[in-house]
Amino acid sequence: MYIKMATLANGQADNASLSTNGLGGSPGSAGHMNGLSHSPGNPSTIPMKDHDAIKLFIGQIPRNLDEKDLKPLFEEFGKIYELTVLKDRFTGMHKGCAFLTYCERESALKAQSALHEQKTLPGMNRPIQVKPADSESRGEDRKLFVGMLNKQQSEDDVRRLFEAFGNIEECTILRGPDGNSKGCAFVKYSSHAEAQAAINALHGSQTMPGASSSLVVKFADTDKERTMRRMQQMAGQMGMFNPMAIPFGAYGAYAQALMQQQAALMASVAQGGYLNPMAAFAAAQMQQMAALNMNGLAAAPMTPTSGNTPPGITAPAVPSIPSPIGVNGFTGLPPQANGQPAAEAVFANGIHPYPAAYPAAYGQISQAFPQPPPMIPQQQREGPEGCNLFIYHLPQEFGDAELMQMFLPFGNVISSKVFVDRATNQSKCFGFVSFDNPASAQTAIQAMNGFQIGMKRLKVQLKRPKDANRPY
DNA sequence: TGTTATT
Repeated sequence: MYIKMATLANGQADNASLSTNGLGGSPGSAGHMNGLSHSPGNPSTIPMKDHDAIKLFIGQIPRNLDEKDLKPLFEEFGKIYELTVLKDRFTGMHKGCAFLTYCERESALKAQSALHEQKTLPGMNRPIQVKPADSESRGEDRKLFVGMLNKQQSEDDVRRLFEAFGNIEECTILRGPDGNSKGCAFVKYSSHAEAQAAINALHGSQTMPGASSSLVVKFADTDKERTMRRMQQMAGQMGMFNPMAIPFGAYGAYAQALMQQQAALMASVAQGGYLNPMAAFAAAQMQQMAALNMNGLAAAPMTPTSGNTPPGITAPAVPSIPSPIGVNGFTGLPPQANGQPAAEAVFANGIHPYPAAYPAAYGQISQAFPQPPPMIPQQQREGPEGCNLFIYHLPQEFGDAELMQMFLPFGNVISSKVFVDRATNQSKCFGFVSFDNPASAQTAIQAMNGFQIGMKRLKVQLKRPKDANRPY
């Protein structure tokens, strides 16, 4: 349809551009009259555009070209109603693209077919883009996001994969600045039904060579979703991702509520005889401490905040978990900590290492929680070199949160990630923890490497840098 | 040994 219309429009272009100003292309007649019977004799000096005019997006424009430079290039396809180079809102910097509206729909179609991907402007390494602006598509319900592509696959490859399900209006591989595929693409069909058919047939249908999971085919993010995504990324960069790490910040009350909640959970679970992962861990920790005759001081990574605070309880000690978790009758407390008010075990980083250390948690947990701020999912973040740990032989039950809990006592954990098998959702029993400084990482290694949990001993090492290929 | 990426 597009091609046919464009062809017809081409034939009419001279005539049309001379004789009409949009009146011939009124909505009612546009469907079948396009290009065939522009009624002549309605000239106007006021710039007017067709009601069905198309706003075009023009991409890959050299940044040294402004509106007046671009005008001649596009004018040859028809009378221009509006041409605006996109500029950065704050810096005013040329963004390398523009919006262009012709007075007539036909001019836009003609320009698109003549120019889109057809030539490359000086200084650009990719061809010019001329296509209807996203704002024109009205609802992104025909556009698909395609993920888990092979990075070698081209636009044509993707087209071939999708063409059986409908008319593809647009197909774009997402690429980084270097031009390398990001392994995903957008495919836009003429209709929602076509897009849906492609999803039904292709999503999960195959796994591309080199991809870590099967093909993803879904509707592309809406503007709103895209905005949300951006906000999340920003929040992550600003370090707002983890309420536990900022107990005295804006979310202090919420963090504390979380801790109380968790403490309550642990208490009730312990009473029920089932050990949640943290309780199990705590039990194992105590057992180990007993075996090594640690008194909680030797490896203490952090110092008390004040002189009258009891000397550092070694990180993972959990003084006040109610105690069916004791192993072999060992109830848990190093001598120095035994009998001390647990709530005073505040560490240098301001974090109570374990929520169970809050006496307040027992008995008055049911008070209303403050309105929680929206929980922003933690994004994986690598710390600087020397701050990232690789941890192997984690208990099967450990998730990101438990992993973080386990390492929080050694410093500021900026990220924790347990790898999960995508098919089964089972932990692969290894993960990463990142601190914001190397000393915390070293302390954590000293304290936790070889640490026994159940039948296994944790392996805690610096994460292998990306370039180093050899295993340990 | 940081997996999935949204013009």
